Amino acid sequence: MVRPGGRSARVQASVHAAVRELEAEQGREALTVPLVAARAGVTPSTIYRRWGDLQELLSDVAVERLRPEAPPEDRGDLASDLQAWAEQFLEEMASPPGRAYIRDALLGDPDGSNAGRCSAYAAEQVDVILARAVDRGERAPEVEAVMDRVVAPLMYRILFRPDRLDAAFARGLVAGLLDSPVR
Amino acid sequence: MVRPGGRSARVQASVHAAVRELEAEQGREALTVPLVAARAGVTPSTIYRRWGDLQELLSDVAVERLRPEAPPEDRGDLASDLQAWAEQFLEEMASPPGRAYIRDALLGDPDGSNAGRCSAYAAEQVDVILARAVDRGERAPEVEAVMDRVVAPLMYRILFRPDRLDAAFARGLVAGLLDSPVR
DNA sequence: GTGCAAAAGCTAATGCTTTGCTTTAGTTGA
DNA sequence: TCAACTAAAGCAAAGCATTAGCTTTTGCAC
Repeated sequence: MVRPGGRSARVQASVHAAVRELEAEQGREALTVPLVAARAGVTPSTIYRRWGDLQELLSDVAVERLRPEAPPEDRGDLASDLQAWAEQFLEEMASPPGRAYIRDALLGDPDGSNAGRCSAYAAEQVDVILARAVDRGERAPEVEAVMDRVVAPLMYRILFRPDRLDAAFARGLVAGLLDSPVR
Repeated sequence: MVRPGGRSARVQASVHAAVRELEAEQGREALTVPLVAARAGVTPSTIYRRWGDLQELLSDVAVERLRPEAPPEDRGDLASDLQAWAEQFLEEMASPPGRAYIRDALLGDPDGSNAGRCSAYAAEQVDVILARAVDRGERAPEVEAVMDRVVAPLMYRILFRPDRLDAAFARGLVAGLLDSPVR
């Protein structure tokens, strides 16, 4: 039986908060389950039972931090919207903390559900941009096309080839997609 | 000072072998540093000092296993070569063991060098295919284009969206790239 | 308000990890 | 070839994360 309210929710909130605080204060490396438990006012066994281990807990917290806080900015046309979004996405994800969150999210994720959530966040944002373009009467590519041609190359490089990544590369991906005759 | 030969090399080899044997015998989850050390005929502190922790050791071993063993098959033309390679790449990487190796390689990789090596392996294979095509007089895209339009989308889905991945998707990516007027 | 069950607390035992010191063995130069 | 030097491995004890069994709390349903 799932118990979303009451003590369970309080414990979850205080543990997440403890992770964020300690991460900010002492850095990612210093985190341990007993340390987080002490800050959260909880016994370590509670964390082990609910999350399994430190990695799964960090994965949960990382996914929360990767959730976009606002819909993408409306700049008036599809190309501008997509380019601005791609640049911002790259900037956030390629930054040292962004990279750490992505790694953590993938890391403690036995069934892939957290990774799926990250991908869904990006798809949602893209979908908003594309829907706006369609409302304006613009021709717009499919969400999947944007995922394959913009999001995937950015994420691949962030994970596998940390060097030579800049805003121009993101713009080029968007331009390449929008220039394709077959959208 | 680096000492590539002698005892260091023997220890490295026997530790790697121990990881592979135990992984096959008892499964990935059962691995611990003391267990690997015992099998390798080494003290645990040796492993901790050389690799830091279990994850970094597994990352090293995983990269070895992701190294391609043979150059890609020559089927006579670029489209066939690339499609066959993409399908095989997907099959290997998306399989449960393949996914485990990718995760391990990314996971215990503080500086990103192991991830870079994985990416370089794929780029090398692609490069062989493209060079063969050029030799035949075919027009061929740049390696970077193949990485962005074929490898990246495959890897992105393997990592972030494990469902809905099949050979047809890989073929579609290759076809989409080769159909592009601007290569 | 009573009963049930999920989740948290507590505690002791286990064993992974770290660390300081010693020993082994590969490398260099006479 | 031998001796000095030093990187790397062995050893052992201390520290601490993790697990597991049991008890207690607390949310939920009747």
